[in-house]
Amino acid sequence: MSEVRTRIAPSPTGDPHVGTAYIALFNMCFARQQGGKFILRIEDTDQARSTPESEQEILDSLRWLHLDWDEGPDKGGDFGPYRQSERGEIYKEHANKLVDSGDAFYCFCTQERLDNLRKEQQENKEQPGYDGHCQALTPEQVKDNLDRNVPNVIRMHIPRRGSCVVNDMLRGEIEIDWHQVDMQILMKSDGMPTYHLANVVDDHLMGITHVIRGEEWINSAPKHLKLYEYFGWEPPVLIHMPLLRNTDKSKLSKRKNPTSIGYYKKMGYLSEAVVNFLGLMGWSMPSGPDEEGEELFSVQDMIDNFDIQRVSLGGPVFDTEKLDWLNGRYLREVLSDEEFIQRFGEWAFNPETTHQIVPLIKQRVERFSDVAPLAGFYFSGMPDIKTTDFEHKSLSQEDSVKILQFIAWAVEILPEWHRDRLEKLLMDMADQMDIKIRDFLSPVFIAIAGSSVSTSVIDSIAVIGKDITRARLRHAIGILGGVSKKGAKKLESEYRELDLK
RNA sequence: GUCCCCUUCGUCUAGAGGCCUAGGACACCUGGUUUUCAUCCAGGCAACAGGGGUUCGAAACCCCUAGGGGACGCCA
Repeated sequence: MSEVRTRIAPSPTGDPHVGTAYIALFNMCFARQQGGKFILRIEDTDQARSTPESEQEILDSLRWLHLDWDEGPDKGGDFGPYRQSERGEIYKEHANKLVDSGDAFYCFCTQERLDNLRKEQQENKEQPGYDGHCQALTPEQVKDNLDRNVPNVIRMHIPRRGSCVVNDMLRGEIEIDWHQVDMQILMKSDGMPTYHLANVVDDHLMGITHVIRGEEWINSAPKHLKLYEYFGWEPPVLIHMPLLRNTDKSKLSKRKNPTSIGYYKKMGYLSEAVVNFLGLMGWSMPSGPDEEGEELFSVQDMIDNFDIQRVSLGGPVFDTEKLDWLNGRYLREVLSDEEFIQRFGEWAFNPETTHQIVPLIKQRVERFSDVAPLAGFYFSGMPDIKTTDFEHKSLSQEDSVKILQFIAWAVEILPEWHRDRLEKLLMDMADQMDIKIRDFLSPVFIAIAGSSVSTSVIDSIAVIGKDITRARLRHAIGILGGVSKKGAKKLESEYRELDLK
């Protein structure tokens, strides 16, 4: 059999996610253990949501974790380009091939018609899906529409009867009825392919032999297998990993958990510990005859002992308590004093943040000994705060929660993380909530700096960054008793009333 | 709602029909070491979702039920 090739295919539409790193780790271990190659491909076919910044951050994060790839947009390879937005012609060509062979068809249905159709189907409790309307079009009608530049998409044909057997290396045979599968859009009206087409075409063209991905893809596997069949290609081996979970067992989400890799870096975790912890999710070192498998292991150890069959299928809860313990072991058992000094220095005193912090504290100190108390919160985890710290002459506890929650939401969609942008946002918000900025910022000081005596809170937010800001706001809201489900609804509608720019 | 996946201590997991009186780790509790604390060491608490089969024998294999999760987009 030819060389094993696996890939990680992140979509640059947000913060680098630990789930991406998780899947990357298993792809990398499998490839390395098999003596194969591990490829990075950027799936940026969603033009509305993909950003170059996000791509950069994802690459940086994966690099930080040493999940190194052999081919990718940054280092090239024989199967490029490795960014889907640069492969437009390839997809077009392949989609056309399917149209010509009769395995796909043009669809001219409007968004409105599809929305109504879906609504109707849901009301009638039918399986939502395309009704095949445009399949009935004659070649002449299609040509006519095309000539008149009617907006269109290309959809794949799906058998109406029978079922598809998906063979998963870990789960065995999974049978899914074809009538559960929609006539998937392959090419969007903007000329870009959907995930399903791009993924299949690229995996084939890039020689991917094993697709290791999240469990959420099981249900669309029939579409993918059908595409391989239409093209006359041999499908890769499919392996669906369990999904990382929140404490309540739902799919890991940033609303309930810090999911950004950047958060763990900024909180002062070692990349080795983070990767090690990820390796403990659904996998374990084999035990010897008289000893249990060691839980502290390097990526190389993991590769040396890797066996994909050892993956357990129950969705692991991403509970960082064990990560804390593991990180502590790395710090005190694995790192020498010299290494500790170096690694700590790199973390705390990198020129970028130091240059931002010094001007803020310089004007407020009289001795160097004043620096640590004043700047400590920049480097700390969550501030040690109590409900009473938020007591304020004109703000109730509910007001404080509201302010913090609104900021948390607003900050989420901020296009750029810059002090002036933040300032404008907070000023705007205070103004619209009809609260004096001075009062408005009071709970923010406590949440971010742990004290009302501190450097400018807006500058502080700018320095500590989105990940830590988000975490501290969440932490403070938690201290204040949190937001109930009902309360959240009310807050959300109030929040939507605000006109924030 | 329909389909699919999953199910061992609170959490991460070991377990490939007899080695299971179910093992380890985190967390928690107790004790020891330490001027304190942390570390470290010793000990403790704590689970096979339920019910039916198959078998001499089931945590493991099969079926049903329940619970959890996921998917049902011109998102990936």
